[in-house]
Amino acid sequence: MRELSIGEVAREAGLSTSALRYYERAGLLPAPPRKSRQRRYSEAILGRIYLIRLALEAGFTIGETRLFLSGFSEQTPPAARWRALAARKLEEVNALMDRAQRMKLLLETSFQCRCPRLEDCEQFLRSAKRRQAASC
Amino acid sequence: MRELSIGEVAREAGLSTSALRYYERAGLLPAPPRKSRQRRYSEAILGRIYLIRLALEAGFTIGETRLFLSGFSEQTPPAARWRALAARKLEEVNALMDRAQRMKLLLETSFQCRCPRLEDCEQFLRSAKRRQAASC
DNA sequence: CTACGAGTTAAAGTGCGCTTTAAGTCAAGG
DNA sequence: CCTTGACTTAAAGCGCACTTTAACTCGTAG
Repeated sequence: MRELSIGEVAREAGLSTSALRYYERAGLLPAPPRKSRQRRYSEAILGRIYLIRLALEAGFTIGETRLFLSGFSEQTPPAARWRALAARKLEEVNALMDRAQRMKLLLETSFQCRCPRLEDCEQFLRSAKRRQAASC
Repeated sequence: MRELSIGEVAREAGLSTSALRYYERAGLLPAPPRKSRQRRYSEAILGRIYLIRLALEAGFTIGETRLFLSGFSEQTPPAARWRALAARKLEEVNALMDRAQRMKLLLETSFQCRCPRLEDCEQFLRSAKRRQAASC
């Protein structure tokens, strides 16, 4: 397997080198072996980075992503913690989708509004409140 | 109409007084008249605050929310800018929903995975990639 | 030998949406 | 008169996910 420098990994993964070092410090990436102080990665690291980006872009924090990864690289106790996190996070993601939905509605309804001040637009406030009630 | 102190407004709106002052500095709230240096709001401010929270909770930044509000309290030029913002923001919100969807899938698929390392789970990576392709 | 480019570190900086702090102002009540 | 409590300000602090900076260590090419 080809050995990659941090710059090569960064290029392939579409990240900056500083982000990779940051992930390492944060415990998301293993500290790879060095050749005269410089990190040498195996190509396998790209899979892990892909997973990290997937989690981060999906809205996980660094700490949650660490747990997410550890939930699968260790055996029993992390898996349980991971399940707890996943369940909690699933609720969060539902809230996020509600929010996005509300925002969409906000945008679309306001597009139709011709009132001088939106806060006086009955139609708008009605639909905003309807949505909010549904999500609370 | 009843006059409200900043503390009363905060209580009614469910915000902190510091947040209200912050909104004022940020141009989201008008600077209200003072009675011996202290802000006196009319109840009408609550409608505006409701609108601000709606926008912020929906994911608008402070600057976007300012534009959102000004798009309706002024006449012609802000409305046009607001429409541009709204269109752009609608794309963002679609991306957000995709992200939330991916995250949901991430959580649900990983629940089923029994692999020691998730990054080696073919099934997981396949479904993650399928989703990603759909959104990119 | 020198210069270059890529890598290294610890520490400080960034932007956002607030919060906290420190030091002061003011009206009402005892 | 003095205290209490709600308000005022400017400025600093916070958490997150990084980025930037400054000073350095290498291996390689000319």
